[in-house]
Amino acid sequence: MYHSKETVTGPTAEICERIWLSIAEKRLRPGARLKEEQLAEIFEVSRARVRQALSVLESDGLVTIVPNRGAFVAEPGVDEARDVFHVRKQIEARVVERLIDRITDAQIPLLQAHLSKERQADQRGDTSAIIRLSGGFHLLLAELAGSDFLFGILRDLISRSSLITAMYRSRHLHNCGPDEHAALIEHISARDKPGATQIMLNHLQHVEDELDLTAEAPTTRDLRQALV
Amino acid sequence: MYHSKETVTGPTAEICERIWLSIAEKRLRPGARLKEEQLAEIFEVSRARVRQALSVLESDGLVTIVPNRGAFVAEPGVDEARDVFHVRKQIEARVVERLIDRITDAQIPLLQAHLSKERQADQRGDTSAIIRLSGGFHLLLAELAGSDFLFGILRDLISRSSLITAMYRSRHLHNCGPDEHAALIEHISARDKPGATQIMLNHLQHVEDELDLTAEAPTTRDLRQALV
DNA sequence: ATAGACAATATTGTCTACATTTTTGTAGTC
DNA sequence: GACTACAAAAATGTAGACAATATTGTCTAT
Repeated sequence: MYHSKETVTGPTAEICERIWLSIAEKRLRPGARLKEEQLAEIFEVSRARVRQALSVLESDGLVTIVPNRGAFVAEPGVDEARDVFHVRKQIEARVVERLIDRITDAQIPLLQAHLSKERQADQRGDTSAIIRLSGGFHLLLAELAGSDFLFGILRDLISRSSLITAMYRSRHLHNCGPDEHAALIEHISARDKPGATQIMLNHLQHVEDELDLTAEAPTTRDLRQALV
Repeated sequence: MYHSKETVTGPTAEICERIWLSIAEKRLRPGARLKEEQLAEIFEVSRARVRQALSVLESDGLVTIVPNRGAFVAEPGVDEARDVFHVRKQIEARVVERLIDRITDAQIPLLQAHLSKERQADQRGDTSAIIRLSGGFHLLLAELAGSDFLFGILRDLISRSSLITAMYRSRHLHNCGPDEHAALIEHISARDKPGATQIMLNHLQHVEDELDLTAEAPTTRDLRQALV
């Protein structure tokens, strides 16, 4: 599923965005039930639109829909979490390689501008903005790499990463340190392909290392599996 | 969207399947309009279900939905076509590497069984089955590679590849020769990672080479772009 | 007292009717 | 005669109502 480069506009996307933010900021816990009528009332839209939004979020891996039961915030297991980070390293490595092949000098300031926004949000302590901008940096790299398809894949990967981070992070958030982004920009500007790739891989490894993926069985709705 | 490993069941999926087949077999041309009411009448289902199916097909990149205008069979441009094949080579190379790391001897017969089905369909001249099984082989590799995420990506890539093939193929179809699949199984069985990867890349290159991607502007609905 | 069956409630799934938007056809005017 | 403005028709978007299903609570029989 992979969506086009532009973010889908319209009221459906707004619902998705708000639910996504609530999940990323941990106001909605994994496993939380998402009643359609309740959401329709909160967002002041029809149930049909809520169903549409939930369907999109399901394809993004953020919610799980059980037929005749309803929608729940997804609870990615440790296996899925490792899978996501494994694939993400491979994808982002390709993004960096392709980006260095294609980026022009005129585009470098775009990266720096984004970075400064990240630093400002960091100083303000604006959690919501930090989360959005951290992912946005990686998406910007993919966009400049010039492959709509890689962009779509990364969009999906980042959504899932956010949920996984919200679910498994052990300490403070430090979602994506701006410092590592700065170092990445340096090497990209210098067209240092091996160096930039290595920094990206280290960066993603750091994010993963802050998670507690020690086979701790996540809370599940399947009580049989949880209690027996 | 990346869907779970199992194909979505239910009546919606059936609609998707039939539309997809019509596209893959060239009975629906790229750019063809898909009126909701018409589809509802043909499949003898409600319009709501048709809308749902079209929404899924859009996220798979097979149809384009223009707000307040309707749904059309997608018309991937040459740039998008090249992008899909470029990414597909990278993804499938990773799939093969990972598969060789994980596959057990007990799983090899699964590949051979699939191959024999392909050969049977080939002898029967069953176009519909050939198209489905050719893609299915690549999906089977991804499934055995053990990454749900890579599987989902490949599912999307193969859908789009089918549409691109239907749109741009110049000569006979030869969608995915079973012979190259056979050679691939050989090298996978022998755990020859570089060899298998190379065969996969050559295989995909052959498929791409049969297309006519010579900047021939595809028919577009945007007349302004087509005529000015 | 407990286990099983039955009924009540709540939630999702589906369909049909209505509103909005776009397109096409027509008439009027310059 | 051609262009513009308006009106009618068709298709999509939206909302509300109804049906199917699962869960929860209660009652009865053992």
